[in-house]
Amino acid sequence: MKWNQAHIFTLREAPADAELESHKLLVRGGYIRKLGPGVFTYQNLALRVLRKIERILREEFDRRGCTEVLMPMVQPKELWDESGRWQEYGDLLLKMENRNKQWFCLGPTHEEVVTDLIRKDIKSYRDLPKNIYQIQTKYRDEIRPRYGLMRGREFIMKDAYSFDVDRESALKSYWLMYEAYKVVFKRTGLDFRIVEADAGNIGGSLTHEFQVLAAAGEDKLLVCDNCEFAANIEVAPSVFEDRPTGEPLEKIEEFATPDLKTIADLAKSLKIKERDLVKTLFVKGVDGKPVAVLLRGSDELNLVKLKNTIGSVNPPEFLTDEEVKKLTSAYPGSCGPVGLKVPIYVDQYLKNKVNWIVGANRDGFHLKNVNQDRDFKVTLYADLRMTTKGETCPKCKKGKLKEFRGIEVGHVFYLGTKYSKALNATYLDHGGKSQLIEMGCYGIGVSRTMQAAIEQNHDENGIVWPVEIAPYHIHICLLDPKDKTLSDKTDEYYMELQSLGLEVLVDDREERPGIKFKDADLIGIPLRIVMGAKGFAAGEVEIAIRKTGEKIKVKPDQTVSYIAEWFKTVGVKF
RNA sequence: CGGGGAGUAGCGCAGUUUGGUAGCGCAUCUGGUUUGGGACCAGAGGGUCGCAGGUUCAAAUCCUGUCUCCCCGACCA
Repeated sequence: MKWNQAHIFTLREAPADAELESHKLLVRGGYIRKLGPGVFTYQNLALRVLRKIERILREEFDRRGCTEVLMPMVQPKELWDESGRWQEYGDLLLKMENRNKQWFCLGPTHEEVVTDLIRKDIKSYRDLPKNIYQIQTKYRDEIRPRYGLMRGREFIMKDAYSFDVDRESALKSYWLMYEAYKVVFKRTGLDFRIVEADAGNIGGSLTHEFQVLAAAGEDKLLVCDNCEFAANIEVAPSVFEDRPTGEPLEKIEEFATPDLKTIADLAKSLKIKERDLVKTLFVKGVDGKPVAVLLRGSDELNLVKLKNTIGSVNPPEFLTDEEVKKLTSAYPGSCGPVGLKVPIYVDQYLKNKVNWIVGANRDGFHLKNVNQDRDFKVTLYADLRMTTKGETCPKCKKGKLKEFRGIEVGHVFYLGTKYSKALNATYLDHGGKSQLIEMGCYGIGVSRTMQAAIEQNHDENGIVWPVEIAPYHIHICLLDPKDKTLSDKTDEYYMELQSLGLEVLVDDREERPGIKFKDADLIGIPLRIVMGAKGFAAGEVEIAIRKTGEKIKVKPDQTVSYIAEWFKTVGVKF
């Protein structure tokens, strides 16, 4: 492509609303333009990158026996009522009504549609297993889109769905996809980790996230420095330190703690450690009924663990200060478990602790020597705290946990029969008996992967594309388009390289060299050929490698062969 | 949804406190000098100051309403 024919407009300054470097570079490099919050146009350069990623996906999925389809974006309410997710999915589901008062939603994911498809076609165990995938634009009405393509409302996703006769076969499908994902992300040139994760409102029991490591990532990951354990902090278990104190139970006593509202204040005033205090939190449980949660003063509540413990679909909300006052007759800071008439969930770390200090449910007062079972009833002990870096690995019990930040680019779920049951998707087994189909679902954020790649591969001058997903292979800076010899030679390279199957962008603008070099660095194409009159007269052409900054001078008649060889060496097929 | 901030030329911003009819840098256009890492000189074009209403001789500026966007939180693949 010649620059003058293309639609590429770079910006010197970053847009005011961009925070992440990857977002700034996408806009500055002319890759994307924003239409509204979380909604973007992918300009040609971005589209080419997306197509590269999609090509890798298609290759890896097709070769593993997956079938590509394209399902509708507009989906009828009735189907979502069947799965219960018309309500359950919440405001993320964009709903709309047509002139006949029929309701639809824009597809945020396709479990319902694909299960409907399958239940109509699959009749026998002979028709299974199947794996169906698509690459499509999804819409989720995010409350607050941010970070460019990282959390958009509209985004491109590759979603795959597996259908099997039983659990064993379904798990085989699951691990096949798991391996496929590994290969895909390796091929895109990204540094990633596979972590244990929460299934969210998709449902299912076995699930892994593929996280691209980046300081700007929205997710926190804990990774063992000794074994292969890696988990999203949302689900990372805490190692239960069972330390019976052996101390006798003391008599409960109330004492005044005026103006001591936080655990930190209280610990300071009483001259004890925060971890030796007990804090009481209140959330809305299933059906919105209040639930009390007790943790060590130093610990943070993990809402995902709590969600899974109490069995709600979405992470619970905290009670407001006023709701807490109404429930306990004290504001947060002076609340405790004694006398409460709501379920009390207690973190396992408190199991053997005696003589607790807790709020007295009277503003400005606390109780000491409070003991579980004697002074209040525990509904359930569970792992409810946020595990933190530096703690012992829950798997090998030897290593220490390190913290990373990650961008979730892929997620695999084993679903079981959640959707086949809800939508009645069955097959006839050998004995002619009707059985529920076992399912799995697998997603890759394609547009997010593109931005994650930039977040991980850029320098102060711009993007540095991994070769497999770069929009073009070669960027030719034709320094003086009016020089006939030079432009003829450029055309020659352009044709030759393209006939080899390499993709070439020629900057044939009437611009100063400095501008062309800056733009080339910004756009980030792996190899740059500099066509300058001086060098050419001296019998040399400069080839620059974007990633290393290395510059190689070759003879004009060796340019094409050198480049072809270079791409072969780095493993690019063309 | 709670808290904070912002809407002035294509982009980035100043001007608003103290009302007097809009400015800077980049970009764009013309001419010239330049030409291997975001050139220089001279000139030009471009804005109903988010929208609606009000106060006033006079509103980007003050008042009321409204819309939109951004950030933090909550929430969330």
